[in-house]
Amino acid sequence: MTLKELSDLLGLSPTTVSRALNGYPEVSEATRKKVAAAARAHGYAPNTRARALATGRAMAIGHVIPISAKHEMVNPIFADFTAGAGEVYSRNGYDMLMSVVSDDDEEQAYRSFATKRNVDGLIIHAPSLNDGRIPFLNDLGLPYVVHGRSSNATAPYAWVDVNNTRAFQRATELLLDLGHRRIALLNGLEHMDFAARRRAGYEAALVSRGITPDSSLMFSCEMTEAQGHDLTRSLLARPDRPTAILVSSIIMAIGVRRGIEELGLTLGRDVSLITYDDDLSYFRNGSDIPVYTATRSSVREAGRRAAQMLIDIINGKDSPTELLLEAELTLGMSTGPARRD
Amino acid sequence: MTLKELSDLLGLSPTTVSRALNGYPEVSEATRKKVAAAARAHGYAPNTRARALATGRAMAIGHVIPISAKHEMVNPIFADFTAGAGEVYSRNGYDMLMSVVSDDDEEQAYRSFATKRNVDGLIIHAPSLNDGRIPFLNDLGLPYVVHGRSSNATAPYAWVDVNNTRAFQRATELLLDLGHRRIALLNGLEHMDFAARRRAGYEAALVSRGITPDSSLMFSCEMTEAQGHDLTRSLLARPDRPTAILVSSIIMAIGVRRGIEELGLTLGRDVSLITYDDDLSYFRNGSDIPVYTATRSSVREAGRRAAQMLIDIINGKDSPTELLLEAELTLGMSTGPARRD
DNA sequence: CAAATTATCCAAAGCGCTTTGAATATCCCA
DNA sequence: TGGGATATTCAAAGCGCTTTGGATAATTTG
Repeated sequence: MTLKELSDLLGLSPTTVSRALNGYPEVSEATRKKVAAAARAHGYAPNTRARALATGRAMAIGHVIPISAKHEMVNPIFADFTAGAGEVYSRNGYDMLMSVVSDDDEEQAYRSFATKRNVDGLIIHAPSLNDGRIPFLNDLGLPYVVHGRSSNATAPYAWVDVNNTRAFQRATELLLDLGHRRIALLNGLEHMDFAARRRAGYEAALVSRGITPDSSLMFSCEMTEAQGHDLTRSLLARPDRPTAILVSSIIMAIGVRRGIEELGLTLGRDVSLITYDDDLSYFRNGSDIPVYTATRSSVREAGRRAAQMLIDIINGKDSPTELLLEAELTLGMSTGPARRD
Repeated sequence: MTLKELSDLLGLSPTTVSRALNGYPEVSEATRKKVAAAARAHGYAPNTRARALATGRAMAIGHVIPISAKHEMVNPIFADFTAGAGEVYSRNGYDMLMSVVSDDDEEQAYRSFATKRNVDGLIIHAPSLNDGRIPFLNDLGLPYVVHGRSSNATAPYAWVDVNNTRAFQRATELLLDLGHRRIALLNGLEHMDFAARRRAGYEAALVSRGITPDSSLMFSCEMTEAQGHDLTRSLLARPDRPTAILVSSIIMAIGVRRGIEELGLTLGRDVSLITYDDDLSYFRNGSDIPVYTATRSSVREAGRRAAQMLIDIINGKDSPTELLLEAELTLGMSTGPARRD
């Protein structure tokens, strides 16, 4: 069913029908009702492509999901971020266009979004410290919001981020308060902005208590379960092994737990653990008492906020374009006082 | 840059430029080269919306991601399935359109895809035993491929599925061979087709060895870590506790492990565990020796196959429209002989 | 009651592309 | 050298919608 067919059916011009459907004032209430009823009866909905062409607005937002070419891995937080963003999109009549690309040709994907004009804006994931996408997109002139920040960016850009520094500073302080002195850090890849900020928070807390950060206790890697396990095993095999471990992802924390328990040690008693928790829907951190002591911030909520911010930008609202969310520190079963050996 | 602008620049008609770019034969090799060079130089790419309108093809595939309204949860396998499908899409010039909807208004989402004409086909996720979407989509006349099957469907439909029955039958047989007699099943929600098939495999194996399935050992629930943990705790507290557990998801298996170890028991020695493993990228089952004995099938590969099948259908190829993948049974550290008490 | 508003509707242009049908240029062979 | 093929190019229509600029009918006003 096309507009033309519907208007013929009603004995009206396409103009009038279109205006009636889109709520323009220059159409009588009577005909508006008639049109609406007919549209519903025949299940008419305007062809998105035609409408987009006519209005110049695609009514779609692009997400580029980079797949680490080396590790063939999808970041597990995408699912939840996407779910949050998707809620907001559908509430506002936007579609979500996903492009899955190897991280080598990511820039190409953005360029293609821009030149093919099939989205009105973009969400940028996983920014690095020095992210080339920001100047690139500023040139491109397509609105975008970054999920995270890029510390070395010179030009301004819109972002939604968690206060990673503060979160890891507080977590480290808690461990210090519990008497821990040798605290390992299992972080994400170094060049990622969030990882750098988390490390900064961790180091700041140590330094403020007069402890010199020990680089042999800091690791940065892909945040998988296996990595968490393997690193924990090698850490705990050392004579000067740490008494506490700070981890950047709950997935990794699961591996850490496995490593600890394989050695017959008990989490929270023999070794303490604090993890960053994105509040993933399929991995809720305990139903009653949290399994892990964690700094938690819902990545789904971040998705909602980023989506809303982007839509506001597209619509020319001048609402704030920077949003810093705080993570909450929740006490679980994985922390306890440092044991004297 | 539009086609018109580019053709003016070259002193050619839009017709010729369009044909040159799209590889039609009625254009000389010389001009084709010139056109291609100019297009590249000016970064020209055809406007997707205009092209879609002209050709009647959206060059996009729709995925509807239902969010369990009750549990607010996104199925973690979507990320990997999507990654696999996305690879195939971009290789074939298709975009991926995602719609995140509460599972209440899922049908509305499909209808809207169909009437707005912004996709050429759909992928259907997580079919139930008696899935209303199949007859509905058959009426709608939009090509689709189901990821999974729907046992009670009467009309034919295209699908890609894993042999869930066989996988669970083999897993159960392995446990029986190891001497286990009381084997618990932690399954997905009952009305899901995959869960029903897995249970059928489990029961068939038991029956073939003369064991009557014990319904007090079978559970069906959302497959979260917390559920795995809680059910395991209550199972192991029983006097007639099972010696082995069969689990439908690796996420859940992690919870099972946690439950087992909290009780001071050892996985593979005191309690055996076999899990279904979707080979999620961030949750690879062990780098060298698998942590869990598992029936494994890559959901990312399923995504690739489903995407390819759908594209073939859209293009009118009459390749097979039913694909049954086999899961492989890999031995890990989580199984061992049943212990005599 | 004529003139000026106002309310309601419509014809037609245009968004940027593909594609049909036709025109022109080039070639081959008798 | 002329006529039929063949190769190359183009003008124009059309995809389904929105929107500009009128037209017409209904209403108000002096």
